Amino acid sequence: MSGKHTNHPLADFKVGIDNVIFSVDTELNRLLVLLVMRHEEPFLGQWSLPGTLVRQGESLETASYRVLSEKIRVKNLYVEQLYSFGGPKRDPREAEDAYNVRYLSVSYFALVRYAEAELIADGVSGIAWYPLDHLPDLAFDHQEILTYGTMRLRNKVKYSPVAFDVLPEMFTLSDLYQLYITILGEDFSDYSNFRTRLLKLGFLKDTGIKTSRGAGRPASLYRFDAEAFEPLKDKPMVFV
Amino acid sequence: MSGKHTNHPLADFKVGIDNVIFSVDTELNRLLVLLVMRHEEPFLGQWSLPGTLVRQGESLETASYRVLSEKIRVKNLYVEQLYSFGGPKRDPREAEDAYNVRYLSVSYFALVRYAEAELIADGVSGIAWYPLDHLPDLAFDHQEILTYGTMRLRNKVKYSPVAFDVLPEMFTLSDLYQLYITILGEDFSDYSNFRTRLLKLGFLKDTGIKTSRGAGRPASLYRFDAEAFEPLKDKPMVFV
DNA sequence: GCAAAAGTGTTCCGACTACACCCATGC
DNA sequence: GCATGGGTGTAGTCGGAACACTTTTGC
Repeated sequence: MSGKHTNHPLADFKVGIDNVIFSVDTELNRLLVLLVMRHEEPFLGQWSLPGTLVRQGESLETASYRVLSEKIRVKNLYVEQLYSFGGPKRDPREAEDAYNVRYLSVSYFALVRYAEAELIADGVSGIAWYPLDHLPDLAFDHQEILTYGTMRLRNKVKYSPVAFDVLPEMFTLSDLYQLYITILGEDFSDYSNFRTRLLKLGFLKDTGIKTSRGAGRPASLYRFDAEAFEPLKDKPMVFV
Repeated sequence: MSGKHTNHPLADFKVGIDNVIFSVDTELNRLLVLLVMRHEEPFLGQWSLPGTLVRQGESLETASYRVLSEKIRVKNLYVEQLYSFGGPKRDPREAEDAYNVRYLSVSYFALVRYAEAELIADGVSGIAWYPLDHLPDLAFDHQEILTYGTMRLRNKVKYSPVAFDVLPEMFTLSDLYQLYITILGEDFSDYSNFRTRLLKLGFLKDTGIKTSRGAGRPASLYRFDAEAFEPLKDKPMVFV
């Protein structure tokens, strides 16, 4: 950001943040993203990622958290910055705006637990979990942002224990297996090898509690043991 | 980026881009980053990452490329977006500025070949490669950005063939090995295993040309074969 | 010849694959 | 009983780690 004195005028920006908030419905094995209905122009009445414009004195992270907490109440939460989209013409307000202001969006990637995430319905506002394979048309370039977020999710899930931020606190090993299938698609390790590998890593604690879902032998509920994971944190690790 | 009508005033931004441009001196086995001397306030006379403010109608990528091409002439080039830093108080101009403008920096990560990169000395302007382990004080929060870039470099180098964007077009296998050592530190695979693994992957072509550097048996020069790598592109791969 | 650097080969062992098989439940 | 899903075991194979050894140069 040096910037020589030139006669090229600088662009003026408003900065927005957009959250790509993922969750998983363990019952139906569906990957979900949180969308909100827009109540103003542009794109009035269209679905979009929950976002906001950054206020004076507010950091990007704070802004991201502000929208998120306006929309849902969560107990656990994983957040990281995703990508910045800032090309000209990405927001129709640019054209309308007399001052020729640009709009840059810093996107954030978040994971929450479906069962624990309580949507805040503040009156009329549309807000809903949408399965990734049945999305409506999205406002702005939010489809692109979402695509980028999905890529990140698929990558993260392979090498870091983020799966446990979307699963309920206690889960069966087939819940975990199904989760990987819903995120990554059918073809990776078979169940019994997946199972053995994950257990050998040593950070899944068997609670002893059994759960029965219809027919079949009841499954043990496991819990992610953060302390046991701690020493492995920086080691490369493959969950797939 | 929805944004209800509130009485919270929005922040106005200038957007800058900052490039973290890495290279490697194969002779001396040093990891280098490109720095430029600032010729204006703030931080006049201090070293900083080469950056600029985004102009009207200009995309982020274009701005990033603009500064880069003002500073060096390169043949090859690897670029990707790194991270966005946009908190309040990260730029002293904020305080001085009557309009209370914020400065957000989108950083870009780039790799170039040292031998082929020709620095453009436009008169007085200080510009230099600095070894990562002998850095001067940097302007703004550029130290933080650089640290983030270094992290990215270390990660990328393990899983993607970016090493060949910093090495000369033809290189010996110990050049490659040394490169990994300078980037990652001493302790990974031993040379002979590293060698066998890399060759087995099949995208390193022996040119047949031998090169002798002082004592010892002359080494074969290899070349990265992009076509042979193509089919492996999306497969997970470990270079360490 | 000797040191230095490049390059090859070999042995060992752990991990991953692909199964076959056993267990506990609902109906 | 049998279907259904959970859970265990094993034999074969592949690949990495460690290290000994050979080759070709400079001096």
